[in-house]
Amino acid sequence: MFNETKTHEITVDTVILTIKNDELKVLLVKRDNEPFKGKWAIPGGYVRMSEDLDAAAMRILKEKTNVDNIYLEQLYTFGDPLRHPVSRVITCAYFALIRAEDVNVVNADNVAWHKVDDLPALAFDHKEIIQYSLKRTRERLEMCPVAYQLLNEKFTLTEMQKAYELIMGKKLDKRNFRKKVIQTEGLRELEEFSKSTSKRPARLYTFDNIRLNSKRAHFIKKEKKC
Amino acid sequence: MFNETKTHEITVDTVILTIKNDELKVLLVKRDNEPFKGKWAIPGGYVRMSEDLDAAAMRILKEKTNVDNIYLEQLYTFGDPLRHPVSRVITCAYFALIRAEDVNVVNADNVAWHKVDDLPALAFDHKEIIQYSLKRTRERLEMCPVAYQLLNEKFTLTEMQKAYELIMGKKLDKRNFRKKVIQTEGLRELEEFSKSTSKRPARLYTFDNIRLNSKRAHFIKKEKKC
DNA sequence: GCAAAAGTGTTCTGTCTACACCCATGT
DNA sequence: ACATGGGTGTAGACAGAACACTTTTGC
Repeated sequence: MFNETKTHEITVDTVILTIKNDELKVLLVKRDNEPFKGKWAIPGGYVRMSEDLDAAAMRILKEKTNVDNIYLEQLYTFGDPLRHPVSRVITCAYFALIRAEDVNVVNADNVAWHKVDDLPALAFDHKEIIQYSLKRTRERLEMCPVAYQLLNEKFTLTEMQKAYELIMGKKLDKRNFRKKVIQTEGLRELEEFSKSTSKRPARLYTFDNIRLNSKRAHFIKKEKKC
Repeated sequence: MFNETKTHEITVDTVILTIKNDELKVLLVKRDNEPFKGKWAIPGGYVRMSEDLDAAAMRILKEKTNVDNIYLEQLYTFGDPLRHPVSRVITCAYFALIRAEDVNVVNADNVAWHKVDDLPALAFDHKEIIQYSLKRTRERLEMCPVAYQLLNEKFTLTEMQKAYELIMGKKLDKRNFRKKVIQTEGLRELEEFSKSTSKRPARLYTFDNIRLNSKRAHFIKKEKKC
């Protein structure tokens, strides 16, 4: 029995979501090792011996995408003994929303954004993990204005609404959306306007002070507004 | 690096909550091994090599309490490298609500119910795990009528309200509670009444058909009423 | 008949939904 | 002047919160 416990392996895998070209996308890497060599997978790796799970998720995210200091949250731990075809690997899944521009990924052959509603065949149970991350992201979105993770520092309400609509997968009413969102704590109206690319310029907004970090994210109070 | 991954150990620990003597209690076991020998801890154990995490949680729960077929849900995975003073042990925490009478525990010296608001010194990070399980239980309670896990098959609305009050840690309005709860899907009014122990008999209710199980609990739809 | 818990409605308030038109700018 | 997206308010439905008295039983 003691021997049994020695042979588990534990990884973290992170679902990285962004909005690009008005589509909700997930960052995938092409595996260059067996099993599932050549298949797409969400970025992940082994947890080091003296490394917190959150830290491992951060490190791997940084390694693969060069992104730091973002909303990163533990999602679920997947431990089906058959999820890995060769050995026993338990994975602790995380998820994150990021700005596509902050990612230092050239669309290399082995790292690319994929539309979440048009995924290729994925390694392991990664499709399930992505599906679940979408569900959780939607739940978060209903409670907190986490979408600012996806937006530039200054953004218009229409941009924000588009982000919400893509994540929720449905159209929202413009007036109701604005009414709700403007009473969000931390949202600040600026005296600046979008450089009107062609139409009427839109007012810009920003978020003050909000820097959620994933450490002990579960102790963040659940309030009406986060 | 490969060597590093080989030395993780993974356990599951389960927070088992019940109501006993009008108090919210958690089941603790006294450790008879180092580390923390003699300290109280939530029941847990090593995940076997070919065992799903949910199955491991179920098995250990069954071993320690002889309880089966209950609302068991994955809580969070705790991976602080310092949470175990000797080796690296990552634990996947689960939680459950059960009826105290279903538990086959004589109040032996090494297994006992403890009030959640008056806990002894606990091994590892188990205090933190219990605190978090309470938070999640409250969140669940706001969405679903999970408290029936704590109640007998037939119960009065006052009993149910007491369970809610103990978990939420505050008094609830009787009329509002009843108004809300009677429109819960699955709750059925019986033509039976409590054998009036001294006062006016109360109508009994029961829950139809609801048997949540923990497998894929995260795919249960989040509806207004579960 | 009285002590003790069971049972029952209404009002108010805030939030969510549905819905349509004018405004500011670039071309 | 017109095309395009920016910006605004109101009415109805619904849910949650506050609040007090009558009923049924055992003793």
